[in-house]
Amino acid sequence: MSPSTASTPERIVKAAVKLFYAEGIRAVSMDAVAQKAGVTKRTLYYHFESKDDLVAAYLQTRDQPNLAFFQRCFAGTQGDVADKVAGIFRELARAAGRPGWKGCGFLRTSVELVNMPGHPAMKAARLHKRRVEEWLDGVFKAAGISTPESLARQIVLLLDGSFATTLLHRDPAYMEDAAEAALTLIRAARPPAKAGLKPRRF
Amino acid sequence: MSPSTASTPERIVKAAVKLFYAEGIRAVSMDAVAQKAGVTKRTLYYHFESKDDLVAAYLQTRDQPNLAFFQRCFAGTQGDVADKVAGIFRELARAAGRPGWKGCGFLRTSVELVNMPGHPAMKAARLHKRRVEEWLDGVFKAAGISTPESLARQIVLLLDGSFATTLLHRDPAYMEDAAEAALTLIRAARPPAKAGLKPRRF
DNA sequence: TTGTGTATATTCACTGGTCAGTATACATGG
DNA sequence: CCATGTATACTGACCAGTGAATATACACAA
Repeated sequence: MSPSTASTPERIVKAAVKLFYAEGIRAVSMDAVAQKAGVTKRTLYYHFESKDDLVAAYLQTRDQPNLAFFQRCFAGTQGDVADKVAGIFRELARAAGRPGWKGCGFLRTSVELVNMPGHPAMKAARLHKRRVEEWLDGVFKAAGISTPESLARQIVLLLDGSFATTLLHRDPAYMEDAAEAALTLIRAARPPAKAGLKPRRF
Repeated sequence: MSPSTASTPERIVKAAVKLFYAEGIRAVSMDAVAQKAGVTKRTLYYHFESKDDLVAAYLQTRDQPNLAFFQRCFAGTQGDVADKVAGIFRELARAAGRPGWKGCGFLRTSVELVNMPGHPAMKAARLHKRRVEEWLDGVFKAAGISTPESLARQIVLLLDGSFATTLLHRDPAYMEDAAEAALTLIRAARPPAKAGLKPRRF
């Protein structure tokens, strides 16, 4: 775990993750990555075929941790499914207030590579978003909601929208609106439940 | 209106709009803009101080037409406010299916300039989104909805989310989910209306 | 009418810098 | 001696912005 034990490729990817997320793909040169990783550019090119390759590695590295973050927010919030999903947006609002926050790296990368739909990083971005959507779908299915796929897509729209809008205005308040919207949408999608006294807590 | 009568600055901005929207800011060189406008680069720099200047002009040019597009979709759809707003997403879905569609130029530009919050193009992007939000706010106020500002922000989130998600997956189906979500959110925000027989048509 | 000045508009050729990627050589361990 | 890995120094392309000169147009004086 200590930096000295990390292998060279690991250190390179770590440097790439930090720089690409903080400044964007095109804004970061391979020289900059090499320097941040404490390696020569030649060494970098020994371990990664091209910049595109490294960009793909950047997103692939972030896929699991980002999904895990959502899941942690969900699990860590009290209440029913709606509250728990709203909790994701509330945590996102907190994160968006912190200095280094720059929105969603997957979305931002996909914008920079918009004319390269076959780029491995684009595929990684689509895969990540689909994984989030599928996780939400599972959550809603488990909660007995009648239209889980559609609801999952609606929540994904709110997620991506709050990333984009919050990044533009640099105002986490939009995340709170997204939380409210999520609550409304999920409550509206309640199952034709056997009208219990209270919505079941999940 | 014929190309020959357009002034040189007009032709330059038109070329910039096409190229910047189609390929992004950083991907388009000033040489490319000059060539597309049928002008020397030196002429281009005679009329625009810098690339940043031209990028700002690009977004300022698109502000009014884009808003007008939303308003046209709204006005052109039958039904109550909810239906009319949903009509925007339906029209957007049609547009997203067309070949040259590349999402929202304001959002994409703001992503490319994420580390230059004071950039004039960033200001133009924020202004545009705020104008859309304020227009929606007015629409909801006029419809007697009780929480117009909050609802307007929620719809903006769905708009930006559907731009981002549809661009990533290149699948206009997400726009339809956004339309559904908008319907749900607006209907849920109904006024504590004096329970008329039918929701008033606006 | 003609000449001259001045502001606008345009051109060609160039600079200084950046960047992705490479040629070549050197080291080190099995 | 060969595979793996690292370093120095380079190439070729691109790109934002510029220098210097030129063309056009109109104003106004002789």
